[in-house]
Amino acid sequence: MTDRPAAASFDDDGGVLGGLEPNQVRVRFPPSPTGLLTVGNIRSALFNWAFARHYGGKLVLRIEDTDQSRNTPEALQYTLESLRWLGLNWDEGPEVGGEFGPYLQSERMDLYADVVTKLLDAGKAYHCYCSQEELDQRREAARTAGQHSGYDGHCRNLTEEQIQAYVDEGRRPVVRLRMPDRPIVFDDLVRGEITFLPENLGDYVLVRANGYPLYPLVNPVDDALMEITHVLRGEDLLPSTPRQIALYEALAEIGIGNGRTPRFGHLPFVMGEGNKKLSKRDPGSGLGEYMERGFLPEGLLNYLALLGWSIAEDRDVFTMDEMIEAFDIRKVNANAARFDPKKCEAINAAHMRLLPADEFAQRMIPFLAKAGVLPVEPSADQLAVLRAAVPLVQERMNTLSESVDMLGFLFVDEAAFALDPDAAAKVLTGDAGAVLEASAKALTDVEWTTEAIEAALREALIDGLGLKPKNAFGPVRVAISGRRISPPLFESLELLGREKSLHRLNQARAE
RNA sequence: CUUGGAGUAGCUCAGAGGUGGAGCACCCGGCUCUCAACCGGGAGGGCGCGAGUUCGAUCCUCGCCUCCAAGUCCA
Repeated sequence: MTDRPAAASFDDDGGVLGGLEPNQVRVRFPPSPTGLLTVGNIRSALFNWAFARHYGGKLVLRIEDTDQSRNTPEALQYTLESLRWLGLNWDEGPEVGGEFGPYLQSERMDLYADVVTKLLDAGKAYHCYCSQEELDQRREAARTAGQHSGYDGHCRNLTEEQIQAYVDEGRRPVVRLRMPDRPIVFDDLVRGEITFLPENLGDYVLVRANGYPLYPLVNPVDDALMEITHVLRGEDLLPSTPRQIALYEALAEIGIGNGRTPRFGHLPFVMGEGNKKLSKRDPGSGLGEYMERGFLPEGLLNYLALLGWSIAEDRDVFTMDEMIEAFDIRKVNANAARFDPKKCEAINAAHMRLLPADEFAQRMIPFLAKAGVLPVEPSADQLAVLRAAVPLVQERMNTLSESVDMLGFLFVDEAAFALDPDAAAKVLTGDAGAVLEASAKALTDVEWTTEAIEAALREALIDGLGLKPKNAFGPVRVAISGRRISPPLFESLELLGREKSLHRLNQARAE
């Protein structure tokens, strides 16, 4: 993971910065460690990261683990590892530190309690004694009457006596924010001006009756305390933005944070199959699958960047450095984006071809090792073969895991070598035996170079047996690689070596 | 139901008031020892629907439809 250059020009920030210096930009990525990172999460992280790097600002990683029942330490660790694998480095947060810590919300409970007390004292928030049943009833009534079903303000202005009566009943109150009685308007960085009318903004709960602080409280409080300047997040949070802005304003009035409301930008949804928001449980949504299949981080990120953004009209393959340079939140499309596995793979394939040969070889090793084709630390000879094979396969693979099928035959023991039954059934038929026999004979004494091998086989099979190239080389390919699809044949033979090649030709004849 | 968001080729995205574009995917051809890569060609939408403004609208206005999200003591 390397730091990217903060190369960018700010000639025209189009008001995105809102008067800040570029390097004052502070954005955050706030995952809750409830499980695997999804491609949707990663897209959000990527856009925040690109935004911060573009301006030379800071990316804060904050862990939203207030709901302990859903968190696990493993999930947190997994989240951090995933971000590292992707190369989305953070400037402040777990394992990195920073002056606005702690960065785990579970370690900030005292702060929240303090804020709530101040909000209550200042009259910005109040206790609500309504029971769940009462709320449900009134909400249902409002809904059937065709009205907004938010909180109706029942406990907004209770008298001392009423409060005492509730307390005497043994009721435990929640804390609600007193929403202002005026429209809340904000200029979304992706969608432009958005207005919410007060009648649709009920006072919402900040703290549960059991004293537990909720997301609508802790998220804005931390953003304020951490002096976040821009909030880029999923569109699903758009409806809650006016409430956060109201909280922000209340915090500013009681002197919490720097008094500055961040700018918001709501990123389009990432949809899965059938136009539904991609959920954690959908196949193809978890990062783990992409890691296992051998996607390159740069390939995955490149594709994810395309979900709502484009670097140029006629271009879709680019590096992260290029993205940083070009990223402009105002150019993010507001339409929901559909995750297309095919295009994701195609973009990844393009990055595969961009890799320097040595690095390509290095990146294949873990996959070959996992499949038992190579040891975790290959020998010098094995490495040499692997490197020599790179030019043969680099253009034929879309993901690193394909290296197992593509190159396995070069490394596997003769005892463990086996023909793909389907390939054998289709290709090793009829006069294949004669082809293999003639091939073995032709290769027995030939100089062991690609050119000489090719010449010898052409002479023996095309000229000698009068076969079409396809029928001549097909059986040889299956015999030595075990598959119908392999790297180029003559190069493969050279890499395999004479001894193994002859052995496999003879073995195949016997079958 | 209420509020908010969105509706341009199969998918992702551009586009500008004046006869709709790219990439991926797809099809065909070339190259070739297979599969790719690469090169060349092709098919595919009239811009959700209906009005209005305009000489002219996919782009402006209004209404509608559809999809998505939010609404809760989840995040």
